[in-house]
Formats: sequence, structure tokens, C-alpha cells
Amino acid sequence: MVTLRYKLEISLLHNRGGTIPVMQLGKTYIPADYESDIYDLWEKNEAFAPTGGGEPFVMVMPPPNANAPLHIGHALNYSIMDVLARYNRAKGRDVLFLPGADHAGFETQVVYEKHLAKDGKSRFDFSREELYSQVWDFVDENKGVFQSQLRSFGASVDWGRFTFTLDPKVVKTAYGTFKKLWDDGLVYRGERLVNYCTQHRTGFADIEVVYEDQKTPLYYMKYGPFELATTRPETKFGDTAVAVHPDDERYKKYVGKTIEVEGIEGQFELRVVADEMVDPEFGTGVVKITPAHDFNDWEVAQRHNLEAVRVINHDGTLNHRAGKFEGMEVKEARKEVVKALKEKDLLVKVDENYQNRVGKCYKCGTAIEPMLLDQWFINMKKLAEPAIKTLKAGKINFYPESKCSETVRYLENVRDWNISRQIAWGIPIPAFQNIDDSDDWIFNENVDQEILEIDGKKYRRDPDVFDTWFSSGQWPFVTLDYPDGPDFKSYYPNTLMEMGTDILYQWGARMICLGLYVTGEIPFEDIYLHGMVRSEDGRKMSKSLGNVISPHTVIEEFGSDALRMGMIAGRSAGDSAAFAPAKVVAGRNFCNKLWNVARFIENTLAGKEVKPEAKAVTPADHWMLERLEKTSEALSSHLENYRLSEAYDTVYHFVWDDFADWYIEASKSEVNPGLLSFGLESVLKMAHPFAPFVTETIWQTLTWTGDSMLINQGWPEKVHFDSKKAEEFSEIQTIVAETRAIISALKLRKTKLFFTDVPFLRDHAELISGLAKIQGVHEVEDGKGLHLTTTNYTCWLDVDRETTEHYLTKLEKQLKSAENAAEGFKKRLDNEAYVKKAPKKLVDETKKQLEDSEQLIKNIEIEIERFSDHFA
RNA sequence: GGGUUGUUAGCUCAGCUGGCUAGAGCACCUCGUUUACACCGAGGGGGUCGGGGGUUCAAGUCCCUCACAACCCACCA
Repeated sequence: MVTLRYKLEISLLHNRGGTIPVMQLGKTYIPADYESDIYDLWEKNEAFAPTGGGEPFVMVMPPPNANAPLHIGHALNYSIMDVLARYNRAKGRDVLFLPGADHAGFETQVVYEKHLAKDGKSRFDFSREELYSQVWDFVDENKGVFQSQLRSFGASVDWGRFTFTLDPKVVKTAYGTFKKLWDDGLVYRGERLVNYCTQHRTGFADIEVVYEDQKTPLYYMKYGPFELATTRPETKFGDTAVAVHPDDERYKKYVGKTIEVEGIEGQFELRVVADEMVDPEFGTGVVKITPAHDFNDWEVAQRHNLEAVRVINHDGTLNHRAGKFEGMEVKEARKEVVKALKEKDLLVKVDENYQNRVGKCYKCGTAIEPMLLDQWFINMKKLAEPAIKTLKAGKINFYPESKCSETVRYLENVRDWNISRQIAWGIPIPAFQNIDDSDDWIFNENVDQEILEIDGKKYRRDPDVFDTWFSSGQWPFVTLDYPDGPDFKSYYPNTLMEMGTDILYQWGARMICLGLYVTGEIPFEDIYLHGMVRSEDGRKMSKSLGNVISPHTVIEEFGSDALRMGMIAGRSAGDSAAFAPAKVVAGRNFCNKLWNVARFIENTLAGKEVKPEAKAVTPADHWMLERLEKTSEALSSHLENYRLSEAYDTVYHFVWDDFADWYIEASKSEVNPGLLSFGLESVLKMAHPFAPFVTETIWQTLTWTGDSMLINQGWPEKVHFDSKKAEEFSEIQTIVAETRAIISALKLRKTKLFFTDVPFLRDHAELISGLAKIQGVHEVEDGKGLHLTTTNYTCWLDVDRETTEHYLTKLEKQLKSAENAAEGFKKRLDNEAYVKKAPKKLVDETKKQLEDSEQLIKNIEIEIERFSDHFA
């Protein structure tokens, strides 16, 4: 057992010259003084590992990029998860919160390429093997950064189960899945049109392409007997047909014919086909068909059996088909081709204002080239079927719910998934191609071999790697040692997956598909989606806009707990909201409030023998226990429904308003040491999921908690109290509140409250006078003054008439609002339908409210009358 | 073109299955140094819940419609 008490003691004793006892905490909580020690305390005592007892609560962390620092979105992600982990741990569930990191293939390689570029090098200077081992070292060097950040967030993850997506067990399972897909005929290799970035020289899945609206000149050119419009004149060397709409009368006579076209490079012949794809209204109603470089054209080509002719090389230059334009990059070639068309008088006009959507590489913004490539594709229709069924049956709970049908819609229209990537950093695809027979592919896991010899045949390894999402799509079970590990048996399916809405399709949907396919079970029961954390100005945070807020900076200034609460406060599932510094400040202040609550209690109890127990004596005691019980219940209900923001709000106001502003204030008049310490413990337990560091720090300073840690203290036990007694304190609050309001409105000083023969007031005189900050509550024979109206006890403030008159306006205002309220209640009760149809409980409540407000009106009226003669 | 979400106090946002006189944080105004806390305490101002219609005893909450905004999906050369 490592205990921190010693450390705290040392630092405090040091500050105070060695004479002050340990509970003398500084006035202000300074997070940086304690956070890392507290995290060490938890980690060294293995407080994060599952206990093995209780119903499992399993969350596998969305793995961040191993080489990149965490951003504010991660802070939100992991804060939400950690609140739930800590809450469920306290509730006695067997919590597994499993951390990991993603090799993030393409992302990471891009970062490494930038690194190389600094030395004037490029990835193409190295073999894929060399590059792989370099990136490995690079990532290895950087991965400490995000791990220490995760610790600074206070994430209570089980480090012993940390998983990296290139760990052997992940690779093994990924290969197993690939083999299964292969055997089931769900993965196929084929020459398809693939989204390709000529800058990074790799293909992408459809989903990874970002589209941008932009102005692209639309060129109208002469094309044999036609005039047609195109945005891509440079691909004309790959044209293998011209298409028109089947019903287009203008061109009917050409359909099926071969036409002669006079081009820049001389004459050539093309077929004219009729296809529904053509919109007769667009341009001239004639489209040139370039199957090798356009998705639409590719489909037309399939339907009409047209040849696909490649014109663009992988590096983005034109090939020999382009004649004198060979070697030019697409952009340049376009200019030159247009120029040549002009010279030959083939260009009719240019529409400069044409708007279209252009696919871009999400990393470098280079225009995506549809490229004809041999790649591995997963038949997603087949994988999606069971997923759609499962989702429609409501087997997975979505938060927010609307994302479920969105996912179904996505899966219903899903296209096959290209999983080949032409990069080095990733899991090598375990497939080998027969050198002599390009159609002969075999599955083999010996990827460290470039050439295999089997039965006298030579096979060459596919040089490509898997799309990162192929392995991370299996995250919920690869992390649990699928298929035979004990973790898989105990902790699958996961309870909750928490992730950003932005990757719902490329990650969430695929996890569901692959989870069902591989394990036959849903990967997780619940999925909670958080929105983006936008910048304060409401825009997206991005390096280029310079509006990125680093979690590190926030933690340094306000503390980890403050960041966490700032992220969670007022944020609902699925919605993107701006980062709100004010909420972080509020969180920081809340920590300080907790700190000072503890300071007060520790000072009050100093020197006493403390035995925390929920034993109520005074009305305030009963009232506090009632509030505690209600808060605990509300908190549980909110957290079990993943309403983090409301849960936080609940505990925040219990601590601040109920416990600090009322109960502690009341304790200054009458102390119940056992209950005060019990209250503090309960407050710490309930606040702990939201503010783990400050609550644990305080726990470590308590003299009576021994060597224990708050993190595994469990939830406050159920308490008993007397509602009637609690109600008495509410009455005291009412008296105090009105007294304070009058004092403030009339700017009174040194006021006294008088009463005649009211035992209740006699009993609580000291408490009331303490809470209301008045000079005393006294019993008198009789006297005059300003009567309180909100309480049924007769009492009055010692105020002279002159001063009181100013209060009349206020009273009249109150009368009006009370009358309005009463009228509302009356109207409701006069409504037969309401009395009949609304729940009885509600009707009774309304009756009581009406009574109360009528009493209030009477009181105010009496009070007004008492002074009206003065005005007359 | 299709879909989703949003429009609530000056700002950033909560408000779960319709049910107390609509909330929070920050900001604002007045008072206050009461030995836990000025990262504080007390009191207070501020919203006809985007517009319009409907269902209901009852609507910020459900339905329809309009306006505006954001995001996602889709094969417009």
C-alpha cells in the first residue's frame, strides 16, 4: 500500500514550519500540487483493474493515434468514459476500462513523411520494409506523450491491458478475420475504380474522401458531330465512347453508331451509346465516357461493355496515351489541352461559373483521381445485412437515438470496402500472388517472406497493407483476446462504446458489422456518441485557423478536474458545442468549493474523535440526509441513462447549495460531528466521478480514513431520516430567506426577529439568527414590526414604520404574483377535465399549492392592511 | 436531390417518458470583509422557449407548416 498522506504532510508541514496539523489545508486548492501524486497513488495500488466481482461494465477506449498528442476532443471522450468508469466502480460493478493506441496507418505515415521532408527525403527513397521499421521507432519514441496525457486526464484505465493495434494478438485476429472473409467469399480482389491520392500514392475507401464545392470551368468542345461539355478535357485520351440519353430526340440517330472525331492528336473513332445516366438538360446532353478515370463513366462502361483506357499514372502525370502531353501533371495538362483545343478551333466556349463537387484527399487536399487499381474489397452488403437487422431490432442502444436510424440508412446504401492501402505503415495483407498466374492468389500469414514457394509454384506477397479501420473495426474483441482468452469470455460484448459522431460510419458501423460477423454477437450494448468540441467562435478547431485549445494548457491553468467538468457541463449526446472557458472556470471553482468544505469540516472536527455515521439529531440533519438521498438517487438515474451533464448539475448544486450554503452554515450553530463527517464522505463519493483528483486529495487528508483510497470506497449507503423533521428545516429556510430578503430590500442593519409564545421559534432561535445573520430571535410579550408572510408562524422583524413603508411596494408586487399563481391553480382545479383526467397525485399537489398561495395572499394582505392606515 | 440536428436569458448551453410560477454557468445590478472559501456570501434584474397552425385538461416538450443555421449522405459530365 502506497499512501500519499505522508507526502501531503511533508509538503504542508514544510510550508507551515512543522507545527500545524495535517488538516490545515491551504486556502485555495492548487491542482498541480497534487494531481500527479494522486494518479500515482491509484496506479501503484492497481485501483483501475477490474475487481472480478459484480456485473461487468466494460468500455474499450477508442484508441488515439499512438504518435500524436491528444486534443480537446479526446478530453471530452475520455472524461465521459472515466466518469462512467468511476461511478460504476463505486456502484460495485466489475469495471473494465481498457486503454489502447492505434497505429493509424495512413495518418501516421503522413506525419512521418513530413518528418522526412525536413531532411529533404521522401518515403519513396526507402523500401516499404525500411520505412516500416523507421516509423515503428518514430511511433515508439512518441507514444509516451499521449500516455502521460491520458494520466493527466485522470483516466482510470487498466494499463495492464493496454493494447496497440500492431500487437501480435491484433494482427493474428485481423488475419483470422481476413481468412474467414476469404473462405466465405466475402473478400475479393478486383480491378476497380478506386479513390486515389496521387500525392500520397495510395487508394482510399469511398468514405474517406472529402468533397468540396468549387468553381470548375466547364469546357464546351467540338467532338465529332457533337458539342459536349466537360470539366476534364485532359482525360479525353482515355475516352472510349460518347453517351446520350436514350430518349433524346436530338441524338437518337447516332446511338449505336461509330463516329469520327477530329481531336488534337488527329482523328479517331468512338461508339455512341445511350444511357439513362445522361441528363439531357445538362450541357449539351452529350457526355464523353472515360471509364478509367470517372466513377459514372466506369458504370456506363460496365453496362455497355466498353474498354477502360488509363491515361493518368499513379504519380498524377499523363501517360503515353496523351501523346505530346505525356509526363505533364493533370493540372498543367488541362491548361495545355485547352490551349491546343483553342488552336485547333475545337473549343466552343467556357463556362467559368460552373460549380461542382470535387473529391479531395482529406489529408493534403489533392484532388482525388479515380484510378483503376487491383485491390482487396470486402463485400459490405453481406456484412451489413445482419447489422441492419440487429439495429432495427433495437439490440444496440444509441445515444442519441437518432443515430441508430442514420446508421441503418448508411448500411442500407453501403458500398464495398476497399481495404488495400499502398503504404508501408500497417498490417501487411497476408495474400500472395502466383508469379505465373496473376489470378491465382493464396492466403498465407508468412508476411515476412516476400516470395513463397509452394508445390513448385512461386508466389509474391501483396505489398499492400490493410486499411487501419480494418483492424480497429475489430477493436471490441481483439482487445479481449478473442476467441479463447478469459477476458473475451467475461467481458464481451462490451457494455458501452463511447466515440465521436464523426467516425460513426467508418468505425462504429464497421465494428457492428465485423463484430457480428466474427463473434456472432453485438460488439457493445450501448453506443454513446459525442459531438465535436468546436472552438469558442463556434468554428471547427483547426491548426490552420489557429483556434486550437490544448487540453494540456487548460489543465495547467485550471486543473484536470476543471477541464473534465468544463467538458461535461451542459453538453448533450451527439451535439457539437463550443468549448466554454466559463464552464471550466465553474469547474475550477467547484473544486475549490469542495476544498473549502473540507477545510471547514476538518477544522471543526479537529481534536475530536471522529466516527462518521448517518445519525440525524437536528432538523438540519434530517433535511441534509433527505437531500443526500434524493441527490444520490437522481445522480444514479442520470448516470445510468448517460445523462452526464444533468448528473454533474445535480451533484454540483447539492454540494454548493444544499451542503455548503445551508448545512454547513447550520453547523455553525449546532454541530453533529458524526453526521458532518459522514456528509463530507458522501459528498466526496458522489463528486468523485466528476472531480476525481480533488476529492481523492481531500480524502487523503482526512484523519479518520486510514490508508484507504476514495476511488474504491463505493457509493454512499442508503440513509434514514425523518421527513417531518426535514420539513421543519425547510420552514426554517423559509423564515431565513424572507428575513434576508427584507433586510436586503430595506437595507436594514442589526435587526431582530420577535415572536410571542411559538415553541418552534424558541427552539431554533439561535439557528435562525445565525443563518439570517440577524442580532437575535427573541420572545417578547408583544410588539410591532414587519410581519413575515411566507411562514405560518407569527413573527416580525423589529422595524419601524417609516422604514417599513418602503417595503409596501415590494409586498404589493409579491401579492400580485401570488394572486396570479393562485388564479392559475384555481383555473386548473375548476377545469373538470383536469381533475378527472390528470393523475390524482398531481391534482392533490395543485390543491395544496392553491391552499398555500391563498394563505400567502392572506398574510400579505394583512400585512399591507396594517400599514395602509399610515398611508391614508 | 435525400437525410439528421438545431433555433430557450447579453454569451455558451441544459430541460429525460407532455404536468409545480422555464433552469445552469458566465456576464450584469445592489449590499456585505459573518475566522471554510472574494475561485466567497446575501439579495436582485433579465426569456410571450424562431414564426404560424393543430392535438390535449395541460406543450419549450407531441403533430403539421414556414423561415433560418449546421452537419451528413448521393453518380451531375
